[in-house]
Amino acid sequence: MFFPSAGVPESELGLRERKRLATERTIERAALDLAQEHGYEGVTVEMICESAMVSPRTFFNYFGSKEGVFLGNTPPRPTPEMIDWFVNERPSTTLLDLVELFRWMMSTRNRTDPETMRERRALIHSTPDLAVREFARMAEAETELTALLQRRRDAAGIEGSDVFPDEPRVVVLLAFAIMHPAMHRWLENPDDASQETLIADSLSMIRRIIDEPTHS
Amino acid sequence: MFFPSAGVPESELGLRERKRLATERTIERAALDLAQEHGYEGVTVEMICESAMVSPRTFFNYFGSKEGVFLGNTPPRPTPEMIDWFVNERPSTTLLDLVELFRWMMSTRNRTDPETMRERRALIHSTPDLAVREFARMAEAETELTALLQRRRDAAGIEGSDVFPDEPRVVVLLAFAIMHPAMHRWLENPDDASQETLIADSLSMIRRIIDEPTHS
DNA sequence: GTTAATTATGCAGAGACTGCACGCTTTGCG
DNA sequence: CGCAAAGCGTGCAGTCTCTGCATAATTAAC
Repeated sequence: MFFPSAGVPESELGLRERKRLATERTIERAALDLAQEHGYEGVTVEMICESAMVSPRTFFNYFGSKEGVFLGNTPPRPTPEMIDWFVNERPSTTLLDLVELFRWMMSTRNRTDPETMRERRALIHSTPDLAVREFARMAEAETELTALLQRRRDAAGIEGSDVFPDEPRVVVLLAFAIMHPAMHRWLENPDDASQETLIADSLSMIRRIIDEPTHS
Repeated sequence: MFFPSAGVPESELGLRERKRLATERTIERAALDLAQEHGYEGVTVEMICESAMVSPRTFFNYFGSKEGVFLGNTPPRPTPEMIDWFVNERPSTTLLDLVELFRWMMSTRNRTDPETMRERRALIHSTPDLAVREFARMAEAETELTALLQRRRDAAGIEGSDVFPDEPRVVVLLAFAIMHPAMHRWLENPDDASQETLIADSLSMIRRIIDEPTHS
């Protein structure tokens, strides 16, 4: 299974697009630098704009909110073809497919360079306010995937749908639980092991936890 | 296992406390009514205050933020005794204890009457902005519980701590996945079955999903 | 009844964010 | 090249959430 990772090379972009990318990155850098110095709360949009030499209005045109510049632009939504593939072409064995889809949505985030990404993650995780927002984004993705699973289930005409009406959501939560340690370790040590291995480890760990003896 | 469910009966409260509760409820009602009419975005704090006949400053003294009045006050944190009990007195079998603790934190929310609670839930779920915040609260609870588990593990001196450094978080995610369908069904139909049964059902469903054949 | 703690309120102001209008740059096309 | 259309950057005015501070009123405690 292969999902494409991104679009047009930057070199063959129009002048307009290139300028846009440049100011976007300038603003991001200014924001990140200032936040590392003063903390998230200690930075105002005005400060960022002064440092990046753009007007506040322009800032909001680019990022929509103060948090936006720190969280990065929203991860790509699954394409219609992928949705179709996922809903119609697969057997009803859901969990690992979902993990796969999830992984794609998380990894193809954006075209920011790795160093900036790392700084950003550090900032987010050390700022409760931002961490909460990051989580909210995860929740959005979660909701979206839940809807997708529901559609697949409807398409396949699974029998017990009325007995376990919220099975899709649980599957998503589980997929998330599986992804979490794998992604975590992978971010810390990209060459440590293949993602497949990490996921397999994670899965066996979860099996062990679930099968733990249940002391009355 | 038994956790106390609430505090002092309202009748034997000082005048000051009773007044405070009264205005709190007045503001809540005003907010809820206005939001049902105009939607969350369509309501300003000023409108709520006018309707409840308090000053905006008082509103923020009570709820701290506009969302606060719609989400309800934060669920009670676990008491120090409970934390101690959880960290030190229990064997290392974690999952079901955690579910129990989780259930307590969710159920003892507040002393608002059920009808208001229902309206509030409806509003939250039909307002993306509020739904996100609700999720954020869950995330906070999750973080807190993760830290608790970590402490328990340190106290017990579990061996494989460095092999599975983020097992605590995964356990919390799993507990959450277990709680989710149970809580959902329980909110819809409180007398349908005991919470224990619901949780057992949920657990078996999760086992089934995890043990699903993994096609290639 | 006097003193101390709580509470309600007004006020001033910071800071995030939006709609609108205007001028400049890039683009596409003949 | 020249010209029109589209897109972009900007200033401005204004709304709204939220905070610190000072002050007056209320309740509690002795």
